[in-house]
Amino acid sequence: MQDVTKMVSREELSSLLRERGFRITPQREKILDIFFTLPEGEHLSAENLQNILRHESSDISLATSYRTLKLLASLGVLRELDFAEDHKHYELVRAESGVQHQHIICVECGNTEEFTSIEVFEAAVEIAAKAKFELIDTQLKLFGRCQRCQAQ
Amino acid sequence: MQDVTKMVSREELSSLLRERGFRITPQREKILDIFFTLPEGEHLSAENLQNILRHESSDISLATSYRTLKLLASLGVLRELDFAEDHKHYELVRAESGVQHQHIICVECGNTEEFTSIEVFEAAVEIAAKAKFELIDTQLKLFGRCQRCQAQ
DNA sequence: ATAACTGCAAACAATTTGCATCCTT
DNA sequence: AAGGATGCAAATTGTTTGCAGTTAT
Repeated sequence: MQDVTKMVSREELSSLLRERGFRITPQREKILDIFFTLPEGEHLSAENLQNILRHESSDISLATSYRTLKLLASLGVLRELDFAEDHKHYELVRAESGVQHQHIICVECGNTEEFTSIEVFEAAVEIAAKAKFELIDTQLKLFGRCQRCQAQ
Repeated sequence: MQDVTKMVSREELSSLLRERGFRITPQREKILDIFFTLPEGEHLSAENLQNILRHESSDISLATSYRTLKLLASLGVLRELDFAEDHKHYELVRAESGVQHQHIICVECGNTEEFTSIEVFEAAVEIAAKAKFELIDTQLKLFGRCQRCQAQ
């Protein structure tokens, strides 16, 4: 099951890359693999990714990680997220549909939870149409204080 | 009209600061003033702010600008926004209500437009309640390609 | 063979911080 | 007077880039 997912995506990746004259390298495959074996909803920063790679003794340079993350994001394979922090996070784009999950973030402890909302997505589609934008991604962030932090 | 708004906010600022043991300094007042005289919906980065200050020959150091922006944001006076860029933007929080305006951003030319959506805000309130979060701010970003960029 | 890709280290840009001095309270 | 605030410059952090050597096509 997981393997099937991976294979499909591997193929997709290959064609996506080839189409635009990019090459398929072990580094790029490895990094994609990591995102595929990640629990749904998890997102990684460049540094998170480096740590995982280090653990698996896959030595990919930080520069290549950054370049690959940017490349995969530009291909629409990864979604680039930024929370209130100082660095970006990336996660796999799973749905074709466009109904991506969104994040609710505790400003105090920094924890995030995910949710999806069809209403928000529908509102987004309508707003984009009105503004004559071709919608690519919808990112909703709710900032607040989680239950634990409210209780101090 | 504009003056009234300013006076109220000045007072609010004073009490907000005093309440928490912060001091009222000319720099802080000046920076708040700039945000008040900004057209609604405009947002400034630290560098934007520096440029405006320089124009008015108010010499406030960059460090103080950063410190003030962070402080005012933590007090809920400013809203901290981050687009896909590498630096943060700040804008005045005008409504008490919580129905803040949102942004639609062109990934190609970087231009942003604003909109408000009650549906999105209502969805946010509901989701936060379900997650038992105390909602502080709702930020929706729509990424897409604007009409001009679609036409190349 | 020929680009594209990688790794390294140096370069950058945005933001933060230590410290001496200054100014609200 | 006392402690927070400022300005300056140095330090950090996250990310990008130039370049020489490597590798996919």
